[in-house]
Amino acid sequence: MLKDFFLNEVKNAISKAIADNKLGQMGENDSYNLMIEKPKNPDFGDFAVNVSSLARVAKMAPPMIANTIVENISKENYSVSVVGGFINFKIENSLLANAIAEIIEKGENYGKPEGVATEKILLEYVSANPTGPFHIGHGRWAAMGSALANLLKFYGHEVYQEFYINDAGSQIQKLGNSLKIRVKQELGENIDFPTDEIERKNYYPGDYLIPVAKKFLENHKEVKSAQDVDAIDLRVYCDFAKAEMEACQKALLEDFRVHFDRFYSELDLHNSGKVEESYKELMSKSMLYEQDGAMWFKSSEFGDDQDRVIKKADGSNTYLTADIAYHIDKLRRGYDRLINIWGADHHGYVARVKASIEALGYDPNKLEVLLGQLVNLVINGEEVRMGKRKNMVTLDDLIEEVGIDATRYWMEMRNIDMTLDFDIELAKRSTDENPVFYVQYAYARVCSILRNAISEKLNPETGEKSPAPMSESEIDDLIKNFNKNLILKTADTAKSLILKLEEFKSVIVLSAQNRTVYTICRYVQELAAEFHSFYNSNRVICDDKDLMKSRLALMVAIKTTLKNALDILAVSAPERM
RNA sequence: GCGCUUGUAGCCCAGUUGGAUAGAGCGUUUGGCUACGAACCAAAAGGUCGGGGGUUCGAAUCCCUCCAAGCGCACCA
Repeated sequence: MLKDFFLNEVKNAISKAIADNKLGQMGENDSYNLMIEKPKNPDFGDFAVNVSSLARVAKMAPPMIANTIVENISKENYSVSVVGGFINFKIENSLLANAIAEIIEKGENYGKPEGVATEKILLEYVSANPTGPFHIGHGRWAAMGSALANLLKFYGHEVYQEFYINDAGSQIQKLGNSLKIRVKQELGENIDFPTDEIERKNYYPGDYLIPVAKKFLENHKEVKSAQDVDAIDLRVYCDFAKAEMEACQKALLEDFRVHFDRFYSELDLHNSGKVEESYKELMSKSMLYEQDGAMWFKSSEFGDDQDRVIKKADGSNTYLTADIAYHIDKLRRGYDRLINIWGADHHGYVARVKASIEALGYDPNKLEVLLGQLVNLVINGEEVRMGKRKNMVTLDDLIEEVGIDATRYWMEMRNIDMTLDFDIELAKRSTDENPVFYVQYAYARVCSILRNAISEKLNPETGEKSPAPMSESEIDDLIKNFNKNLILKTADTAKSLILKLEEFKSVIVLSAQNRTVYTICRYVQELAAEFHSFYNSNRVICDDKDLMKSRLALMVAIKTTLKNALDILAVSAPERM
């Protein structure tokens, strides 16, 4: 990366200067922090390193330090100037040509860092109850989680994606009871969900169970009356509804380009004995005590603000008990790192799960929880509060309304700790207000140019055909036997565009390390903007054949980079729109 | 009351571990197609970085305090 390159040049120069005893009181063991950035004013240069931070240690004025460093710098392929405490680098076109050569050579692998430490990561996200359709909030975790998985894989990590199914609690009974009512309704029975608000909380009154009830009756032809319905064990309804809901959820996730390697059932976890096992382990480590008939986990000894019940007075487990077992199980499966995406409404859970990990002798820092703020829906400029099942807009509805690409992009483009206002009207619009189309348009435009370069042109007035500016084999040759010198022809006008292409590598590294997806969105928009700007002032297909080749190579590089970035976001890169 | 997150241009958001004149987009105003897709580009206007203290050569960024918004604070899942 060019950033790292210049940073290293400066670091080496500093070491040299220290060795020659020219950096005041600075010794080789003194630590320092250097920043490399893009100068706000392009006249200064292409990259800048601020050495002011050395002033305190060296006891020298920043400009003096900068000049001393510059004396020890090689200045090969670039020029240097000093302004105040800044060392400004102006790169020569050969470096730009190298950047394009790298993209063309690496293709779909362009942007993958080399020589970075990688881990075996288990990424858990969505993890919804199988009691109903996804709402738009789940959509945010699904889009973000899958994009993060793509990003981390691209970075080089080994990523395993998991969905924890909360299928063991009382909510499944609620689901079964609700289905029972729907089945009776299908049989013509005059019955409805309780109107009393408290009673009603024991049911899922959403109408999504109506088709499930129909299907249930198709599969159970023997059921003909309310008596028949009651004669069947509740368990049957629970299992049936659960299976249906899970199937719906899985289908939707696949459509939404979200792929889990495993759906981990909480029920299976209980049945495997692992929950009981970790309970006993906590017990044997004296991490539990009895109070008011319940068993408590001493989580406050590990940073939680209070102790937590782990076995209720009635002998049943709490949700936390299973969650502890689940996380221990993940660690035992041999992952270097566990990353969870949780809604901000679960933030209170982080401390207690980490406490349990530590109590059982594992490193709590292996668990990283990304807390995501919730999603508000905006319809006609009005914020619609989510939650409480009223006004619930399902993810299905949203996707149908605005499409997969736009839905994904809008879910991905915001920092996870910002509350997301999802404006349906805006996301649907294919105008300047919608960044998805802006980016996709850039891609389609690049593809269009590459198509035109090898198509014969029809003059609409004369009806005459003129031959294609380039042949397909010439384009192939351009890519396969790429000649760096070619790019020099266009380097001057395309400088900021090429630098933006080169930046992709740093964007990947930073985004992966910070676990941010929105930074990829920002990058892709910036790159699109650079391209559009270049497009408006430079013709790619032109009479000067070498210049045309040079710019076509640039187009290939843009196409490659945009595609690689969009693939991470799992947003489609259309060749035409 | 306690905890987590947020507060930056009319709107929506960036701002890397403290560093050059606080930046994009939308909206507004003005300009640009008989040339590769105008779903585009160029330019201008627009700021007390929620308020107030502090730390230092330097703060949107770190510390304290106050204000406002969202979300939590279960022997529910």
